[in-house]
Amino acid sequence: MATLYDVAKLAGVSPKTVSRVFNESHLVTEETQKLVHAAVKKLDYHPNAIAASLKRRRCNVIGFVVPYGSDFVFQDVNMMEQLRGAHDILTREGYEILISAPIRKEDALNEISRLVKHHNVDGVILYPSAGVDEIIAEFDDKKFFYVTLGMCFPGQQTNFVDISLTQSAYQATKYLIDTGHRQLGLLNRPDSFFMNTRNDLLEGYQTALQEAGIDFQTNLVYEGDYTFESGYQALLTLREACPAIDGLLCASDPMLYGVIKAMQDLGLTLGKELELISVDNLPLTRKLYPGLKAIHNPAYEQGSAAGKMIIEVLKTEAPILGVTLKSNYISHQK
Amino acid sequence: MATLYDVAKLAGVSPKTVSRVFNESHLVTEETQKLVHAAVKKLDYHPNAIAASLKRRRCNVIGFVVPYGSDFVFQDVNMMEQLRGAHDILTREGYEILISAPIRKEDALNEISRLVKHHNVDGVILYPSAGVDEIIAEFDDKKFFYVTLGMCFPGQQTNFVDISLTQSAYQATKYLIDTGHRQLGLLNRPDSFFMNTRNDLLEGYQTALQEAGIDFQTNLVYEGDYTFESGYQALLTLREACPAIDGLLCASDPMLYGVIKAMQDLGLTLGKELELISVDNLPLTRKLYPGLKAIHNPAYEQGSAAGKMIIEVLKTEAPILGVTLKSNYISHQK
DNA sequence: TTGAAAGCGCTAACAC
DNA sequence: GTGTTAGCGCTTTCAA
Repeated sequence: MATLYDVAKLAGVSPKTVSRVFNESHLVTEETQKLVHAAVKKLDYHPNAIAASLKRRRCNVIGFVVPYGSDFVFQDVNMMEQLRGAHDILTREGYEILISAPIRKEDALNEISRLVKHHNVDGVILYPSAGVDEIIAEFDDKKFFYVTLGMCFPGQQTNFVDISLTQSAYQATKYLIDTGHRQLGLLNRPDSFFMNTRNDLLEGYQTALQEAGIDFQTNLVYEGDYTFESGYQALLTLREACPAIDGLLCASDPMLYGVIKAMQDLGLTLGKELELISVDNLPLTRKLYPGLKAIHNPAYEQGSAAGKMIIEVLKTEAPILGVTLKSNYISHQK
Repeated sequence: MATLYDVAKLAGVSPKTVSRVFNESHLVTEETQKLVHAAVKKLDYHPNAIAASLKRRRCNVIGFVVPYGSDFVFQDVNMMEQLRGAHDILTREGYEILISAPIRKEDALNEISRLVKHHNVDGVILYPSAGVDEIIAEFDDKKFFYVTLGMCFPGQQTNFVDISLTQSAYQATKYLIDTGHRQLGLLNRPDSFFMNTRNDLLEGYQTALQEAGIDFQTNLVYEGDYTFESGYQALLTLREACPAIDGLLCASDPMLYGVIKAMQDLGLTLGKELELISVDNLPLTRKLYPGLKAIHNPAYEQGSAAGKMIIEVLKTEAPILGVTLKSNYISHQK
């Protein structure tokens, strides 16, 4: 493997000049550059990123860390969308992405610390989960760099990109009410899942109900766990609590599929006995159920915003004010 | 940031001893280890992976490279399963995973070379795609390390993990025939998609037909492109070519969903006018259509086999004989 | 615009 | 079982 020195020797310039050609080429005359490039080509030289990292104290790698165990991560379409958003931005800006999803959820926090402290990454994009607030505290303390995909604790001010569903939930609920539905259920995400205490779906749902003079019933809210199975169970439970249920907001599409399966098994027709609203709007859902109303969860945008934010954090080496994106209520045309 | 030297000084030992405690602790007496660990703790020392990589000439990072553009990659459930399989093995063995999916497909080959040549990774797990064979030739030449997820060219002998569907396709087709179906379609994957020239699905399908004395009809084979849309179109086309079609093998579940949507739109009932077989067996499919027969595509196993193989390749620094896994035909109980 | 020297933090090779 | 020395390949002073 040719090194910088080999190139310098062959080109008849100093090592530093070769380095400049790769990193600050504007400081080198075109002539010298040509000389260097010729030598580079002849020797098939490629700069060693590791050596540069050691000296620069930056390795241009961002960790994408999901503290939920690998079986969960790689099957969650939303997470993949966030990853894709982050990936596209980071790649464009010259960063590599290292993914880390501990096999056992319990190892998650150690994993994150390890990655950062060992300088495998310059910073991390982090999923909210139990215990992440402690990590963050340590990071702030030691000047490690991070951005979280959502607020990790009440009052977090900086370095997060969150999504608020409140307004869309309001619109979606209002739509159901306006189209004559009165027994409206909410298949919510688990309260504890994302550590923020806000419960934005519930908020929008309640506001719309209140506005329409419909009483809020606790037993029309079911807390799912994002899975198909919990969606299936949700409908059974909700129908038991309120047989006349005629509308349902589903906080995730896998749960929505579970609900639809339960409907099939119960002989219910989508849009007839029961109207559903997807709070995910995954491509597959759009294709399988083109008529379905949905709240679009801007996961890709969240990921790319987080990517931009971590780059900015690395640049300024200072915290950055958090951002909350809004989801969109969409009523499909087709 | 404390360094090895700081620890050594505080512990009253040599730097090398500290290094040994982290890398070859069996060569250090317990007493000395305790001394070192105390100093490590006091200084909150963490080894710098970058510095170690520079010296060792190995960075313990494997690239997972998918030359198809990021929009494709992160939405393909099978690919995610392969990634998960690779991830679990590599993480366990102390490797990090760097994912690389060029935003534009055209940049793919350059990306791969860059990663490897710049020493950002020790080796790559690589998706077959047009042009990968050239990369491989260069890698073999320059002693770069790789494993491919499937054969990349006819006659590839080493460093691949492929999956053969032939036998399962035979079994699935035979099942359809045995249960009275006679007009059997094949919704195949694109011939060019994976560069191997084998067409294993077709092979198994044809063998079963032949055995049953059923004539093979070219117009009962449709070449899809893995998408929902091509599945939808496939059924329309196949029904036009052969209105009495009563069985169909679908090479991917997204295509299967498209077929099912088309069936709904045509008023056909699954299992009545038309029996389907999934050649993917994704979790969601199992849940949505529990009765469906399927060929299980062992994507997770393929990924983990590739993970093991690249580790082995790095260890021996030599090519390793390729492996072909078998898919399984399963008839669900439920 | 270019160059010389020092050193990032670690480990391999070799001594003891 | 432990220590010394040199150097991985680059970039950062600082000087010319």
